[in-house]
Amino acid sequence: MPNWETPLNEKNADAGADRRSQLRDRLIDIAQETVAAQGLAGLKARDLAAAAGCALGAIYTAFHDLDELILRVNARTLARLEAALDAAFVDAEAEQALEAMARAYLSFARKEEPSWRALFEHRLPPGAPVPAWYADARNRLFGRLDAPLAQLLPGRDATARAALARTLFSAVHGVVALGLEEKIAETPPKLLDEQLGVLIRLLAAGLMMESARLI
Amino acid sequence: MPNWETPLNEKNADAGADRRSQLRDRLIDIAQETVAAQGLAGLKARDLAAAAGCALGAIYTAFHDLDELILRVNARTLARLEAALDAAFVDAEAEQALEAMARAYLSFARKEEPSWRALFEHRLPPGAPVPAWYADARNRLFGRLDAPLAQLLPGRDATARAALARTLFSAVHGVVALGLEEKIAETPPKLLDEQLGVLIRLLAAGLMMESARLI
DNA sequence: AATTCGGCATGAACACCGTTCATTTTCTTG
DNA sequence: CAAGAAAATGAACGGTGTTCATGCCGAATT
Repeated sequence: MPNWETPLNEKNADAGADRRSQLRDRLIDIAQETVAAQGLAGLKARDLAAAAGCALGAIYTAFHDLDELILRVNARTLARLEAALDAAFVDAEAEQALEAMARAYLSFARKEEPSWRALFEHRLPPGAPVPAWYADARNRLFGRLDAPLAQLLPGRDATARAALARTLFSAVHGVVALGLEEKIAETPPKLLDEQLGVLIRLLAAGLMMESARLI
Repeated sequence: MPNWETPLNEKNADAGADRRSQLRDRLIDIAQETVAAQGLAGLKARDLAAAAGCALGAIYTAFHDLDELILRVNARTLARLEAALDAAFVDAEAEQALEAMARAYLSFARKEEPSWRALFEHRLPPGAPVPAWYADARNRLFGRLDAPLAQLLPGRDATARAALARTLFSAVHGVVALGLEEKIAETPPKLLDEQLGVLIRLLAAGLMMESARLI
């Protein structure tokens, strides 16, 4: 039954681990597509096994939990989000770079809304610690804001910049998250674009003032 | 069996509707306590029925869904949040009023974290429209910011102020939400307090500039 | 006052979920 | 080639929200 693409010339030592890692990747691929199309709630163990052509129990030989699988899917979403932010990064004025990244964040959230929502909807069971590799991926996001902030506030040290980056990112996220919530007759796209512009303008003005104060 | 506090002198016409509304209130009370203690995930139909001393099916004579019950619980949380914001409202300088309300929001989220989280964690099934009474309660929240904004930006009309209020609220919400997420070794309370202060200072500075530009 | 009747509370049953584990199958190894 | 180890399998388990045939109770009628 598990006749999928038998690796003919693979009689090497640990073929089992290889097949397992193949299964892992395949499951992550399918789960990613499912989440992208139907959101976190659409991810069911039985459907996943059927789509992967493996047994239900096989999922649990590749992952300890569905939670672990979801974290892997979310890690890929984070990577795509990072790439989108990097692509939007313009090396020009700091304020323009910040605005470009904010708009890229909104654009990504719109284009991949179910996957993006999954980043924040998913909660692991109480008491379970967030894996370090996932927390790292999350924190890497904020780092994207560091360069523009360093340009705007040369006097600040790295830790202060990191905190500020987190704050600005959170503020933008809040506007995007509440703006995209219940899009039925709530915050039409154009208005949300404007709101984001207003936020950036206000924050940038505040940053300018801050920078002037410190010089 | 349903011997709970039989209303002796109530031989009025429609005693059935009265009993049903009593049950409704009781279920909301208990659900509210459960959500406050254990979060949305801790709300189970069977436990709820047991705690209310009614049959499992009785829940569905009082509410169509558990979703409907959750919306009622969330509406009460929104009311408490409104009260907390009103209590923090100081009639002094607009900037101080905005900061006081932002801090009140953070304080409420900390003090009633599971209930507050439930406001944003809960999603009703796709296609189900948000009841008008709930959307109203949500939008009333933003209205709390209108008075300070009117003071800061006298030139703006009401709809522009409403949009701005929503934006500012969303930004504060974002900082609070991401700040309280995974509090394990992440954003210690003092740092979060500072972050919120920074956000308010930046936004207020931007608003001052905006106001100066329009005069 | 006895009897019928309508409507509502009841909780066993249903459909579905994530997860487990005895069993079977497969592969490696002596 | 046989014997053993390792891994995949899917029926079964415990849990979820929701339903619905049943029986009960109270009100209306004769």
